[in-house]
Amino acid sequence: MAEAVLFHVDLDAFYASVERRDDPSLQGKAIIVGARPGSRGVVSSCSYEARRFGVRSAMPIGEAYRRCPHGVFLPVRMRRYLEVSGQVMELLRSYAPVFQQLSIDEAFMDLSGTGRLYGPPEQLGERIKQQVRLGTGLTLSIGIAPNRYLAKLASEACKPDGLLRIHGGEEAAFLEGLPLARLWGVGDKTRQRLSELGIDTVTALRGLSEEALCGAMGEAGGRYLYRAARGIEPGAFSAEPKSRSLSSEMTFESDVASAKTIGRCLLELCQQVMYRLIKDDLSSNTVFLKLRLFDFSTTTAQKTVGHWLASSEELHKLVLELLGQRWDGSTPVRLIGVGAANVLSSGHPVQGELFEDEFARRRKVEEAVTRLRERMEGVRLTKASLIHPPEDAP
DNA sequence: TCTGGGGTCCTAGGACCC
DNA sequence: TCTGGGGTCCTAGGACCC
Repeated sequence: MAEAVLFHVDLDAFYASVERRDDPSLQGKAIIVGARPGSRGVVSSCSYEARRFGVRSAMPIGEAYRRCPHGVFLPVRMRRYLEVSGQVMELLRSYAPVFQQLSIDEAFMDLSGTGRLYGPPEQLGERIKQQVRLGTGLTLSIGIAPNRYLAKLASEACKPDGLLRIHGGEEAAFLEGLPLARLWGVGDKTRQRLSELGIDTVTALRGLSEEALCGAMGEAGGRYLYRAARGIEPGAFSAEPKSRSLSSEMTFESDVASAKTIGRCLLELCQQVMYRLIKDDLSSNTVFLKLRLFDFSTTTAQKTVGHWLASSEELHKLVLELLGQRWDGSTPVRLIGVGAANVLSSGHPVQGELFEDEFARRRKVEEAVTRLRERMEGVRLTKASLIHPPEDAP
């Protein structure tokens, strides 16, 4: 059987590259997309010019400013990035019978058996890169390998604007040279834990039996690492998630201890969550609250009810109950979040407490609000309690 | 340095049922 | 009387990724 051919395609410094393409005067500059300097927030994306000064994604924005004060700091324009991403993904999809988008800026393409149609994979890769460059002005990196996991590592290794193919049989040689942290799925904690076991390289990791790894890292973790170290697809990219969840959260500019302010912001988050459920025709019977306190300690609480959640008021009521269980009313709060878990597409029968027409009635009201919001884009449509100025406002 | 926002998956304990 | 084995669901926390 012919070797499987998987592409992992990854747009380089995506948000920053879109900004540069939309404003050519940014060419050659250190672009840093993310939170406003001086605020609580992080870098979402930065150009390679900025990386030379040590700026990285997820770095606190203040730290990025210290390292690169002459950088161009820009806010995130998610709508624009989604638009450009859509153009690129559409092009990629047209080549691949089996296509899996992983995130806004990366995707897998299964091109096994397309040699006769497209020629050698490396040639096809170059053609795709050129087409994307001409069509959108963006560069991307492509990893080609016999499975998705290796393809992902390959694109990572050849960034930016690269192309790298790993053939079957070359797995060991490729992995040999990689630092442990480059393995997808190995983060800080796992690296530390392995280091305590005397494991600091992929080669050393390969010296451990599957049993030993499972004993040290747990059943699933051990099996994962055993395979990852050998370039065997460890099952890292499931095609369909087991369950879905959806959430909205916000970090306060400075910590808040006012129950009134927190309650009002929670209502707004509940509205956002309910809006998204309805817009995508989804149902959920589980609500969760997330709290991060002044000291960055984080706690969550959740509750499952016997019916589908039908309105943002109901969501808000449940969330306030959870808040009562988790917050003493005076500890300063840094972040609050609200979410729905056990999310399914609607059309499932309504169960339990609420009569069907009562559920339908409430849902109709929410749907009307949703439609209004969509029509009046940019207009703030919100509950009266959110419009009044907060009593504790300056 | 002082840590966003949106997700998925795993673990472990307890409740409950057969 | 003192104890099984499994399965499923729920909950809280944590690791990891983009």
